[in-house]
Amino acid sequence: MTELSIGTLASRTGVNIETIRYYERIGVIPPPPRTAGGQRRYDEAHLRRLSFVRRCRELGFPLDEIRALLALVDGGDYSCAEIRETTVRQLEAVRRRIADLRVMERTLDAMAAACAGGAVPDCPIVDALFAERR
Amino acid sequence: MTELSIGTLASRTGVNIETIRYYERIGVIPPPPRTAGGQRRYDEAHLRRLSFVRRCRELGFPLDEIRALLALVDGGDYSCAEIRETTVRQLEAVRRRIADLRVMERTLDAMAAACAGGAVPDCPIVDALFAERR
DNA sequence: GCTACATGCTGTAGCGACTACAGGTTCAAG
DNA sequence: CTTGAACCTGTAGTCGCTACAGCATGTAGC
Repeated sequence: MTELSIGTLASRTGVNIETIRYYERIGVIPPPPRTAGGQRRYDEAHLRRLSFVRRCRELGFPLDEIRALLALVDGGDYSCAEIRETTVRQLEAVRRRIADLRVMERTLDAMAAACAGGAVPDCPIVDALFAERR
Repeated sequence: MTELSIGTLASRTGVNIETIRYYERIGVIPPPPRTAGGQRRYDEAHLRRLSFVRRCRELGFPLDEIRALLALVDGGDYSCAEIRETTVRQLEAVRRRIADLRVMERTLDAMAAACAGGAVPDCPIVDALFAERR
């Protein structure tokens, strides 16, 4: 019987109010019942579901993957293997992004190291950026 | 006298045609001269500038940082220290993103490891995602 | 010179995942 | 009953592109 306003739900889940309405609009969370005046009222099930979405987002899952996960769970007949498959795919995506960023990191680090940072207008960083493609 | 069409510039720099026009529209590269019929014709200076932009993008610089870098270089009175400052800021941003992704990676890895991946509908990943916030 | 057709043009809309209003309504406390 | 915080809808903006639609132009072969 704990009825939550959208503001309370937002502070309990750490999800922005605007984002909650956005999730409802795109079908990630179901539309909750309304008061006579038209304001949204949530219950514990909504709270759990939104927390699930938030945790998935923190892990970098795109919203359509999250929708797919929720559909599996909602269906009730999901298998552990299906869930694991999505998770592993996401893990691989994260690792690819890390690898890309590490290349950037190394290059930037080398450029910064090459640069004395003096007041002279002759900068090795600019030279490197303007250099011919290898 | 080497006049390049937008298509040639695109293949020489690895930047998509649409993206080149977009860069022109938002002021990252200057509008080139046109043929009598209105088609864009580029020269070596455009090629160098666009390559510069591309390399910066590969290093993750946002376009407004790139615009700022170009403005410094265009001005001609830039100091190495200014360029270095932008580079170091970008390096820090990249490192923050890597750190965030590593947290995701560890969590996803632990979840995948906890999951046997069987056909049973009782999945530790789902449990973890639905668990109460710590 | 003429014909194909590849390439170019503008303008607009879409992506993902929100965020930020404007301009109005409702709820809850005192 | 009043006040003002919280809520409502709808739209537009963010970033960095990408993808059309519906034309116009450039160029190579004949």
